[in-house]
Amino acid sequence: MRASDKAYESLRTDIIEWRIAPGTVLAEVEQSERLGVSRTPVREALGRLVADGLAVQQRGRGTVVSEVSDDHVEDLFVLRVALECASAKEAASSTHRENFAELAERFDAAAHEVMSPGSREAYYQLTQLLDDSIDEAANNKYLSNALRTLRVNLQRVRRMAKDNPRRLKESAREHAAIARAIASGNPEVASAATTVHLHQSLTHIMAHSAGSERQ
Amino acid sequence: MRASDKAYESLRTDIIEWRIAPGTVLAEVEQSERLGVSRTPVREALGRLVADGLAVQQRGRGTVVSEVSDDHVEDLFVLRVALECASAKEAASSTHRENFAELAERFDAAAHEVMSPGSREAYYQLTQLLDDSIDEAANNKYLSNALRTLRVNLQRVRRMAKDNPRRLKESAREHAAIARAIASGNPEVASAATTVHLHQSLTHIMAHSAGSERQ
DNA sequence: TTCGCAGTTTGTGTATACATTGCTCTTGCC
DNA sequence: GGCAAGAGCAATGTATACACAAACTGCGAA
Repeated sequence: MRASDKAYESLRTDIIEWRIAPGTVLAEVEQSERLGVSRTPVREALGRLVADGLAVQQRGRGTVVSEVSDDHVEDLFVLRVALECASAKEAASSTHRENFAELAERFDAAAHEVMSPGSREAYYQLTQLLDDSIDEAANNKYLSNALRTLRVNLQRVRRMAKDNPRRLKESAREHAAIARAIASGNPEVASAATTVHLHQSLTHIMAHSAGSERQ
Repeated sequence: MRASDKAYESLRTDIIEWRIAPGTVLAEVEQSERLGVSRTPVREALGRLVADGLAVQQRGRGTVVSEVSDDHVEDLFVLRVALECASAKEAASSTHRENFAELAERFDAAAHEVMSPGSREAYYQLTQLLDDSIDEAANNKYLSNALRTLRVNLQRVRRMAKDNPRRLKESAREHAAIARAIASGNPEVASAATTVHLHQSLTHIMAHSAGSERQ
């Protein structure tokens, strides 16, 4: 593994997991010493973080970790709705929709079982499997690329919302609806189901964000 | 101006203007000699080109200029429809819509005058002014960022289509419809008008691409 | 003649030294 | 006492040297 990849992965994870707070200045020499690599790979890593939108370059001060506020979350979800609806539409129009019926059943099952901490992790993997399946069925590298960048930012926001069992069951039902719409080859319904799910998800996040203010 | 910015601008322009053909290998030493800077800024420039999707990194061979085919154009327009419709919706929902009525009138005027080469350039500036106005009214940095990356790729594709006066007049009428919908604060119509315009635009590009094959 | 191995060469990955820019602190003048 | 200008310092920007990996070519053997 290249040193620049190592530095990028390390910094990205630290930012997403909130181990590095927004507003923190990422000095090149400091990070190179901390990560045990020279400045060159660190520079490349910082450049990729800026491209991802996780950091911004300020003249003279270096690169600082970008801020996350409620406004940003709403903006992020506007983009998310646009991209995921388009992706769901494309997937529902494609010919590779074999496994979406099974995915719908698995989400139905998840909606009926109790959510223990262990099964919660399994549920997150299931949602990622659906995302990946939609991505693959949509078969559009530009769309995939935009979604990949978006999801990096989403992971950081997700930490603002505490998922409770009740919300997870709702989420499972919404995901099942999306998978079923794609399986039946109905782009409009797939898009609508995605819109509903993301609206509920945003509402949930904003409610918890308003309740606990800033983390 | 930094040497890395200079290298990036130079390479990006060359790729967009088709002075560097798809498939060309961008060797670091070769480009550093050509551009008169050292390898370090060139490396950074190449990284940004990869992030833009204008080049891809291949293990062992270095970075090569990415290919552009009809399939890619269709994929690009799927993303474009999603992003520009979302942007138009947001703009139509915003409160900063003062200058869209005037923009609509200017597009109406453009649709009625003859398109000389000089006024064609002015027309392109007018379309960019509309894009920028929508961007500003939408006021969403994530959306703006995704659109910025998209438009870099679009500029390269635009070279595949020869705009004729007839198409430009149609385009002007379609743009006027978008501007009017935003001015009247109607998100649904703004989105629909954008969809119509982009569909016509893609149809025009594909017709010319199929007629003249590859450039 | 073809296949395989080894050597050379070219190119990327990393480290470090040097240049330059911007910021801050201090000192002097108003 | 406050403001401005200059000097010093620290951090980024750039260049170059070195290391390593991969690909290509040439030679030899089957």
